[in-house]
Amino acid sequence: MGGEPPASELLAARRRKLQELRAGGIEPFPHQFAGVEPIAGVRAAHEALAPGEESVSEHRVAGRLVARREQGRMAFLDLADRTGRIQLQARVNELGDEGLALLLGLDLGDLIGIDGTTFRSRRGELTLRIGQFALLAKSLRPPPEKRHGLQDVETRFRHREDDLVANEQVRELFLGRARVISSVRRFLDSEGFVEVETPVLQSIYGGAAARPFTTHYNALDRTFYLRIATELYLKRLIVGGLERVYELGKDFRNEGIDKVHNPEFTMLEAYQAYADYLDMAALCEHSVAFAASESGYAGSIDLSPPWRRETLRDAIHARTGVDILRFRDRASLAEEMRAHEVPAPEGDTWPQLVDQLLSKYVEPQLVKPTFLLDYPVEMSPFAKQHRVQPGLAERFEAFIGGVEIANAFTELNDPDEQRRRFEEQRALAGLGDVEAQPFDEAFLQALELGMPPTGGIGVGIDRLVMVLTGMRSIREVILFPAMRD
RNA sequence: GGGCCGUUAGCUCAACUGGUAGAGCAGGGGACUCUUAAUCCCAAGGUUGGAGGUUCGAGUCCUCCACGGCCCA
Repeated sequence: MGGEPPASELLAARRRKLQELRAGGIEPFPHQFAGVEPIAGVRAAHEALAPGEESVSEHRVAGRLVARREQGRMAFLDLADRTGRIQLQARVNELGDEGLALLLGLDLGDLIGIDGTTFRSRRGELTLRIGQFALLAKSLRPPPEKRHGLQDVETRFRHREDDLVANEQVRELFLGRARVISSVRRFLDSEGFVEVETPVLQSIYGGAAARPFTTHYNALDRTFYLRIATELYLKRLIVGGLERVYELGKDFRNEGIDKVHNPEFTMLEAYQAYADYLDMAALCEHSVAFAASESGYAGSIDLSPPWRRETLRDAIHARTGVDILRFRDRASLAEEMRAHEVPAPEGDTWPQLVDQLLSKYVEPQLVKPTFLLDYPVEMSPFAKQHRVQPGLAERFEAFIGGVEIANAFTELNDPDEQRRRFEEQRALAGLGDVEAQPFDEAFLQALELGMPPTGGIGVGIDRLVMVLTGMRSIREVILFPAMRD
């Protein structure tokens, strides 16, 4: 046990103070401090107080000591909690020589509790005059620089606690993320959806085109997978009669890290019986608009419904001149792409070429919220065929700010057709497609029991938070993003 | 995977073509009872990411490695 030896005089000074406090009979890590009021509440209660005016109202606050301006036998300090900052005034009049010395001997970063009386300083700053104070926890490491905060990106992500302490806007961002998630839940709950939980550890994975993480289940001596989607289990619950379900949780995809990908990420999937993909589009735009208003969205992109709707075919044709529906095989599409000076990699399959057209020439331009409708059925193994357009599936993806945030379809509920799709996937896997869908017999049996017509949607919550907070990297909106060790 | 950039005090950053590593903030000592980037005085703080190499001499040049960022595939 025992900590590492102090590595610097800064750490040594804090350790020394810790010992001095204990020697003086002060417990540096007490158990509790009851009756604390949020700083924002204290501020709100005294908005009307005029500069120089004293109040008689007493408040108990607690938080981290973040600044100190000593002025002889009086000092101003700043205290920060989750809701904000407030200035404290320490005077020998209230605290006595000993109390003042003890208070000023505390370090920036120490957690303290304060009982005090509010007044507004002559310069207009709401201030709590300290009547009594208590050390609530000693800080043994120095905080970052007060003006610039913590800037180093690597440290910010690896030690997010430092980031949260030092950078108020980061704290705000993650409080905003929490509001987004709770408002999405509230929206779905109010629409009659039931929140459910399905397995993360699975003996076969499925529901998305992605490679899984594998793990070993010792008791069964078998390879298991971390889920890449919740799709198949949630549809089994629709078969089971739950009618409207959603799950909001982590998916895991064994892929690289970039501005819009983290190997574990937060996904919302929702399924609604008797609905189709257009119903899910309405659900999508209304839930996002609700989350935006509930989370204090202040961005420049207008998110209010209805969002723009465009077919995938038209979107690609308008931007590249390539009509994907006129060239339904790999060779002819590649030739047509090259005729329009669009690169068509040799190894790519037909769906991969379409995806190339979409992600490179269309997606970045979809800044205003847009639904791209009606994807080729080859790209959508769980979506139902389009009711009028042969070869297409009733599927959309939603884009905001050039980023894909949602994917939805009218769910395929014909078990025999689903079996054929799985067989196609098995053939693709045989050709070396590492993202092809594993054959899921249990899921097929569920469909055979009978699934109502159903609309389903997946929303990438991290990306939605990016859009709502204006962050350009997914790592900025994930508390502890994946890092190399 | 490729290219470029970065890694210097606890934090934020300096250091011209190679010549014994500096500042601000924080920390230590002192002064100051309305400051808020408080102010003033004093002293201190470094294995320059790691390992090699070139050189009389490397934070600086070369090689490799690690981690991060940006761009590309």
